[in-house]
Amino acid sequence: MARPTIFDVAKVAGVSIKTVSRVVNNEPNVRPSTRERVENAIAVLKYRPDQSARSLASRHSHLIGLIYDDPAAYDTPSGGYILDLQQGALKGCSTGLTELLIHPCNFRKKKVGVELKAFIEQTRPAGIIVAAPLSNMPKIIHAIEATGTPCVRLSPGNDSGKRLSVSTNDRDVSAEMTRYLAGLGHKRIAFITGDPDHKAVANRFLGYKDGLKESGLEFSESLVAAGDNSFGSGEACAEKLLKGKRPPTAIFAANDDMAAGVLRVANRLNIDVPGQLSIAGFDDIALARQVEPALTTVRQPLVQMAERAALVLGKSNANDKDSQNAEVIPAVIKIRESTGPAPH
Amino acid sequence: MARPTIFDVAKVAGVSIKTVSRVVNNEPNVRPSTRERVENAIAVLKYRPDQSARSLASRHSHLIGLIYDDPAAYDTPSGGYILDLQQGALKGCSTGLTELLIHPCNFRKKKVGVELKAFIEQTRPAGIIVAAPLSNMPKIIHAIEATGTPCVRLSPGNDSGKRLSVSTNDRDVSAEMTRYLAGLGHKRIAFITGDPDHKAVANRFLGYKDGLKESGLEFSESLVAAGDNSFGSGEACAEKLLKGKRPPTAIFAANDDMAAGVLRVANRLNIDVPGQLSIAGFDDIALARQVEPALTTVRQPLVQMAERAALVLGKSNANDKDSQNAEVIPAVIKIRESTGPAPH
DNA sequence: GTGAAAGCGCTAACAC
DNA sequence: GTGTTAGCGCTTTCAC
Repeated sequence: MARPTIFDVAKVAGVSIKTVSRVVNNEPNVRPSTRERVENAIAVLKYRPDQSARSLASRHSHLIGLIYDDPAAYDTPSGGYILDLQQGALKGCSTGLTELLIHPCNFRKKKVGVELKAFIEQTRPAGIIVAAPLSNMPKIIHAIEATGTPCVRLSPGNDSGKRLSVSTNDRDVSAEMTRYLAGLGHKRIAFITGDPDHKAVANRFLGYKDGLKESGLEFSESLVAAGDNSFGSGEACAEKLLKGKRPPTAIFAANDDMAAGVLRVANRLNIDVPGQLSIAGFDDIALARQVEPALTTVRQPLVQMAERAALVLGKSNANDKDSQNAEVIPAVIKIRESTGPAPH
Repeated sequence: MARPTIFDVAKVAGVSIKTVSRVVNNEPNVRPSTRERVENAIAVLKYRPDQSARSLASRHSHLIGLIYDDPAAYDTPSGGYILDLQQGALKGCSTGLTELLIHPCNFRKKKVGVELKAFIEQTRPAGIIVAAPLSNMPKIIHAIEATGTPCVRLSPGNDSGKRLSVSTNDRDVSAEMTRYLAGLGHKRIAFITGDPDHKAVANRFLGYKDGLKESGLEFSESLVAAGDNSFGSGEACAEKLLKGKRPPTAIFAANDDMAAGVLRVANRLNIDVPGQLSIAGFDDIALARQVEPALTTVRQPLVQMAERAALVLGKSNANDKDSQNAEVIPAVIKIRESTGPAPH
């Protein structure tokens, strides 16, 4: 009646517990016929290895920790980012037979490092996925590395050599978006920068500059406004940009929440979108499709990125050299209704 | 250099490991002076109990599993519900020294039960929090109960006696909202029902009927439309309701996503809100504050509900009789801009 | 290919 | 109040 253990399986299959262990862990050196006997016994007894025992003996669990900036610490605009992150990680976990532990953390606190270490040392996860912008913060990364736990960084902003990471081509695709806008005839293309703590987002600004240059357009500080990734900051920047003496005919925001803020302001100001003003965002969160007109944006492959990360960590050889260190999954431009030809 | 174990602490403190264990677990029968010595040793060595070892010996982990309907299985509108759920559970966990495992599951699948059992048996969580609508599905609840793991249901819809649950007063507060609308002079108040699988949501419909009766208004089938909790279904129901021969002057939707859908349709149809049409929702997700005009809605205390659940499970005595079985945390009406006096 | 024995770091049951 | 002794169910190491 009690839950079957590895001993019960061994007895039924007529082998030693070590052989059962080999079968369960897909290790080599088991004769196919033996393997089959063991698998039958497992099926008959409905045996499931106890993860606690496994973790204790092997010194790491089958848990993967997902760490991201705590939305409760500030005013969370849409949450789409986090949900995508989780969805991807969950997908990777289910393929890899691991479970997902979520651990938002507030990097603004002094003790984050200590708190993070406590989390990792107590749960001993098989690996950690760190989302941006935490992925580009030394104090976070160092705290994780101090525990010796494998870690994959998402969009760390710069490919610092040997650490594992999964990113998208923020800079290139931002340049592409800018060229697309220029191709529509826009001469005055503004940019709203995002959270300065977020390096990958900063790369989008660099891409914007690249795109301008490639399109033969001059960069001008007067066409740049500093946001912080929030809807509200998008509104504020839009007001500033649109009420200037020579307003832009297109605004490219470093993320969708801010782009949605711009749209809201345009509506309030009775500016036709995309007739008088084109608006482009970045991320393709659910909100981008819910506003009207739907936002032209860059589809960031966040779900796939997180999935890859979980998959890499799920393999026990996450520390090995075999896997590529810094993976890049390209983003794609989604043209919807908020962009159009420049007005005369 | 290796991580300190309970033996190291015992040696430094000059006591047995059992005493260290007592201190760590806040058990009684330790002299204050001894306790202090042990605590010092713990601090000096930076000792942290290994949860795997604890779990193995005590037969349950310090993990809490949060189970909810998989948003990836259908078109997720806002995600606000899930984020609130997680935020509350996380809050309860941090107080109780447990960590949160998330496990969305798709109840539409035949094998959910088996899959759920596998999840629980492998991770041996200290407790499970089941969100609605899974919390009112027998096959889900039975699968969990079969594992013997303590479980708190969120908004199960009916207080089925002895099981642990945390709910809100869906029915009463819906009646209150209906009375509020009637008090504004509305005679034709329509209702959009939600996901039929979701019992707590069904209670809102009952509350609507109660409110009608209490306000001396006649219930009419022609003023009811069947949605499924999604934004899109809200739009469809609104079209149906608004394009009828005698359209309502107020629409009360069983959740905010549908209410937002109604608002979208009203905008498209150039119907002034709240001048010509009042709209009320339920849940108070972030979206309710982001749309324009901001939605009058019912603030469901989801964060607190999930927090309570995690707290109850975090205490080892979750199975004891001492704690109240079915807790109710009342919801509150939030009047914003989408409701107003009935037109003539 | 397979197995025996020795832990992993803790809690539980009971002795003192 | 405190300590002793067995496990919990696995993986590891190493022998065969």
